[in-house]
Amino acid sequence: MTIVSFPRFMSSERRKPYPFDRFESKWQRIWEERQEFHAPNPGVREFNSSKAKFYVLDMFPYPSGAGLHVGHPEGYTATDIIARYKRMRGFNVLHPMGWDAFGLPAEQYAIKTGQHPAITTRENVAKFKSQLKRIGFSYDWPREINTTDPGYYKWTQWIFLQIYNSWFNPATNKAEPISSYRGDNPDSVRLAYVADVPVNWCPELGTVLANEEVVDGKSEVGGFPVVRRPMRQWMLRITAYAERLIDELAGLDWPEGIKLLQRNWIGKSEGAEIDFEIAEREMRNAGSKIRVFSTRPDTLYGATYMVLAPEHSLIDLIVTEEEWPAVREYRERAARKSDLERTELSKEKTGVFTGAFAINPASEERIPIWIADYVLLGYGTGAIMAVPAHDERDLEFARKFNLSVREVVSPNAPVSTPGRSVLPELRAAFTGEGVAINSPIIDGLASEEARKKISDWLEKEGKGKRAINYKLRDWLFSRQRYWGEPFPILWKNGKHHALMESELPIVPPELDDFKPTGTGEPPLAKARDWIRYSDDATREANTMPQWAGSCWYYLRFCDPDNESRFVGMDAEEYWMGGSKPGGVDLYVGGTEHAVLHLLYARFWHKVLFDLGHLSKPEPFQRLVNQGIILGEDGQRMSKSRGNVVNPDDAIDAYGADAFRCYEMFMGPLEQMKPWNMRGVEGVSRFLARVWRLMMDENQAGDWELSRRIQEIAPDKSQLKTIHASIRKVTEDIESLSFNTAISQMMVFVNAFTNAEKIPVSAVRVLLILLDPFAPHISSELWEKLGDKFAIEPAQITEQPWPAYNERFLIEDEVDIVLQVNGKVRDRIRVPLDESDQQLEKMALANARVQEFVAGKTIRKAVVVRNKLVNVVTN
RNA sequence: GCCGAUGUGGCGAAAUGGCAGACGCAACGGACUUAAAAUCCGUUGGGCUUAAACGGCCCGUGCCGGUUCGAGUCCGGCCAUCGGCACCA
Repeated sequence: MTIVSFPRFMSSERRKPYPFDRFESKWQRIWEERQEFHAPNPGVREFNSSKAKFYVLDMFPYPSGAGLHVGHPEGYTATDIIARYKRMRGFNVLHPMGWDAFGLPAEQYAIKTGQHPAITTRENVAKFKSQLKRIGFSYDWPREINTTDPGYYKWTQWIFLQIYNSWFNPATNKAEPISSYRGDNPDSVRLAYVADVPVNWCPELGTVLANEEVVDGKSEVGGFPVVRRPMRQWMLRITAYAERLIDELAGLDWPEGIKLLQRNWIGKSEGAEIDFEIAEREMRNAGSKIRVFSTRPDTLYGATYMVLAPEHSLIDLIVTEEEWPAVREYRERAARKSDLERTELSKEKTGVFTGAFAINPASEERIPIWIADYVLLGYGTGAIMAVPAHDERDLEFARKFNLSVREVVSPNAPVSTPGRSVLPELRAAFTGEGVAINSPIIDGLASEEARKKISDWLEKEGKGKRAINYKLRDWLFSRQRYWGEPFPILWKNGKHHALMESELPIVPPELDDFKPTGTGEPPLAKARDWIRYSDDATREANTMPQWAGSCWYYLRFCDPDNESRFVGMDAEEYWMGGSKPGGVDLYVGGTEHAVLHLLYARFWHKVLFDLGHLSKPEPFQRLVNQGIILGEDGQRMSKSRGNVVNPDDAIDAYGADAFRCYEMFMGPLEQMKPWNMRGVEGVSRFLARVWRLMMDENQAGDWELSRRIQEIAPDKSQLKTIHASIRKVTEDIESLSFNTAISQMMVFVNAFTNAEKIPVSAVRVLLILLDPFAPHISSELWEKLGDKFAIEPAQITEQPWPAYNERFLIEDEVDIVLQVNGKVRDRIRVPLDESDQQLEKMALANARVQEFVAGKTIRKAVVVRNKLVNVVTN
């Protein structure tokens, strides 16, 4: 038996559904050469001041070595559609891109390979940029910025100096130059200050981290353990803005979920600060009091013991002789615990008695003072009044250590037997609102009233005052790393001083060994010549965190080459202007930055606004979070799962336009959704149908404009398709419902696919509608169309967006649904705007309706004009 | 535990309180082709009825209940999945 083998004609080389490979890079080149998408600034000759501005921004990427993944272009495609659409609608559109290139991953990689992070960064940026260009995004590339560029970070350092040289004036509720501060120690109020604080120290990364960078006791980057350790660090006084950061969310068009996330992160609580005297006479004479914060001052009578955080400074003063050994041991154990251990062990309450007592200012009872790590030094005053009857944690602790429990809030209405105790039956703490009991001053009052009255009483007696507390901590702003912006700060005789603006940028020294020292000393300290500034001054060796550069990049995009100012005033006023509180009109990015970048950037923006450098109090007016794209297996993409989709593969096989359209066609932008390569193919088939609608392949295998395209008027049903599509696509783009916009264009194409003659006006509309989504094929077909049917202007990008006419959407006849008791029984076709009476009559006369109402009494008929008639029987 | 989002065919999804499943994927059938690919046309939620076709009936948007002439959509209660926060006094 002979096996004959034939040459395999259809090899693995897939036939392209349409020749996108012949024109996609061509158009990308044309756009680049023409600087098609460069928006001139006010003051430049080409600037058209008659147009309104639209600033549409992506969260600029961190250029990692892995290159672009399919999640990046999801948001980028959405903003690109908006940018192209807005240009066609006559806006001056600012649509920039840049690189957030300082940060830990590049440095970790550099340490591993020995390659300088600057080189890695340059390579990664080049790769990202070429990948983005392949997708045909209409970025204003002349405005490209890179946070590691000295021309950029010069101004990051300058902004730090503005923050350093200001203080927050509570009287005006805004930042002011430090020179306006009348106190004798300006360093105590600066918005940037140095403090010895317990910080999140990550031994593996050799640096401290912000609270926001620590997830479940581990570093967000790398997942290494983080421990608490007191260190001297630069802090930014973001807490001064806590109130405004909450309040001013109100005017922003952000998803409510993200606003809530920020509000919860800032964590505002209203209550009172209450002072408890220490019971021992000698301590009282020393004037020692324990101050606590409580959101429930109405439960003051129920405070049967107190708890201090293990690190609380008063502990040394109050612990009795016999309790010292136990206290010391407990404190040491607590200090050794990492944050991770502290949360993991949180199930079981622990603590020790100090031997000391305090006086409850309301009941004047002697109550014991304990130490426990369920009280945190970092929140409130680091001490609490424990009300076990009305706080679950306190109750758990009281039960474990057999401390007394007194009920002071009754969930029920006021009872006629005051002072009654239901202690024996108390199972769980009642934490809700109720009525005060066992509390002489406030008995019988509803909790809210009780809070008011007891607060008044405390203030009158000088035993406390109303207070507001925030979970938000000041922002730990220094890092012991090499790859970040150096601080523009000098140290002289143990004091910090700002460098002159004229000395900026402060460029980090060239270092061969940029590894973390592991001791907490920054790597820059190894550059002895650089550190030494003069005989009596040294440079600050810490660097800024990754977030610094991204806190203001959206401002630099307005005026990226300005050498005399961080952003020119005219440029800022124009691009960040408008009638809303926020400057950027649309900001699209992932939800992972909800409490990091988006909070930090708002903070910096407000400082710069207060100091008169900016025209708006908020940076981002409208925020949209794109959903995560999952792997084909429905799981999160990760290297270890091996389900990572590389955009290059999809673009190679189906082209950039299909890739863009698929990213948008998958589902709603904000939704999490799985990738499916078959879906890309489907969208690619749609684009091929568009292609073949207008192009025929001749004998020689070349594509030429189809003879079906003719200068004729569309018929009535075609007009309806055209205008319905204009309306739907327009509305859907405005509401970012790109998936349904594409569906409508598919409907459009399906409707024309088999037409013998196709009006040229119809395909013109289609191409314009399609252009924001699939700009390459639209440009190519528009050009081909222009060869035969010339139109001015010749560029599709210069075409105005089409308008729809309601008139073409109205039909002479409509289908009316006939229901009996809500169930569809028939449909009839009637003239438009038939009267209710007539519709009812026709419904009742209908055979199908009669069949179902036979033998029943007709109660009524609900008529919805041009829609339906529902006949109701009993 | 608390807060938030989401639950609709085999899959991605669509639906101002008014014909559930547009559009696409997959599958199946047909046309074209020597054949295949590509393309074009058609069928495709489940069940019942019918010799078959046409037709018809019933059920169906996580579960239970409510409002309404009418509920995927509004209200109340549950369940599940995902995300965030988590001893925050």
